[in-house]
Amino acid sequence: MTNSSTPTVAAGCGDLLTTGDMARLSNSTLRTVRFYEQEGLIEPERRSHCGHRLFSGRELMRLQLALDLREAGLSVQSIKDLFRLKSGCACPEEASHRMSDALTAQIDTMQQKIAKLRKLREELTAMVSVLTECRTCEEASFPLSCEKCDVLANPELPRALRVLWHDCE
Amino acid sequence: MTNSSTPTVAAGCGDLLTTGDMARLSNSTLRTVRFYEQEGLIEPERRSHCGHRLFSGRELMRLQLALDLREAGLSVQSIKDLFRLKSGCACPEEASHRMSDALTAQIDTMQQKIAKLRKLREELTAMVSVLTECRTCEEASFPLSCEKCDVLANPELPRALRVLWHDCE
DNA sequence: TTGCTCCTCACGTCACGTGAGGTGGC
DNA sequence: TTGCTCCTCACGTCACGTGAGGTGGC
Repeated sequence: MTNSSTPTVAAGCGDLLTTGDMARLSNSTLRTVRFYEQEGLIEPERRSHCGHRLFSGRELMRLQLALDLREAGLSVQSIKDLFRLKSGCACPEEASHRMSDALTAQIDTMQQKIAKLRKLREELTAMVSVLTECRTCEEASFPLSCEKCDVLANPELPRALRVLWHDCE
Repeated sequence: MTNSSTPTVAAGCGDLLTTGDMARLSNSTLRTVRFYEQEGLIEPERRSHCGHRLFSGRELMRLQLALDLREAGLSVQSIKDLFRLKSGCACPEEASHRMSDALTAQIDTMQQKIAKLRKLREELTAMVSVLTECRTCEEASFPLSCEKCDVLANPELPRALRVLWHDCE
């Protein structure tokens, strides 16, 4: 009943997770788990008698959030800063304000990323739709003849099409 | 009337753009323009008499699309592949099919990226909203007391909050 | 004994960043 | 002469990837 997504709990280690478990459950790699530990983003609760790292479930959550933030574009350093922000504050007011500010800035950055991605996705989608017209093209002097083709004569063509289709060296 | 976003057309170079113009107009850097040229993504039309690269407007479009695709997560190699896809095809049918397939795959990947970003953005937004309740907290033993706080007792709390707020070493 | 998972170096890679030292036109 | 923009090496950086060689439990 054991498959690749089932943590192989080391004998006598309770509910602790090995580096391999952490990698599998976070969909990352052994190297990344070790790198994030080295950077101080996660920390094993202890080592097994033969030197294997053993992590708590809490560290898995930290790893998963760190990976999500990395994918969203944050550097390891700024993730470290976020992870340590609260403990660097003297009182709840300061902590909640600084954390809210940091998060709001990230939310804004992510919003801009989403907008850019959506725009590029729309551009590529528009290009695919124009390309369907090229499927029945019988122009013998392809690809050089595209320059003169009336399908591509529209001045409103998406930029991606102009670059990836119009131009031919 | 010349400002940093106005291309400084080199004397006697017609409408050609310098490396600096390319960097400014694409919001990138001199290094990136040179790197993309070295990788074959763009090519100067010629060099000026003193060795300066001179690019056409078409190369600026290529650079801008390449940068947008990089931001969307494509490697320089796969952007090269996209840029060369058409000229590697024998007929319009093959080219349009292969290009559509490649673009559709990228659109799909981008869609997944957008979904992940939206999800993380929602999580951070939810965390900010819970944090407003912490602004009036008067708990003297902060941050250790958070573990027992009823604001954080809700088992449905966003993961980011559990990691960035609950935990304190 | 074999296979599996883990370990520690340590060098490689990708996409640039960042000087160092030099050139050419206003 | 000074300031600006460009040039070519060439080493640095960030976030890992990828072996090399070794250990320990079924």
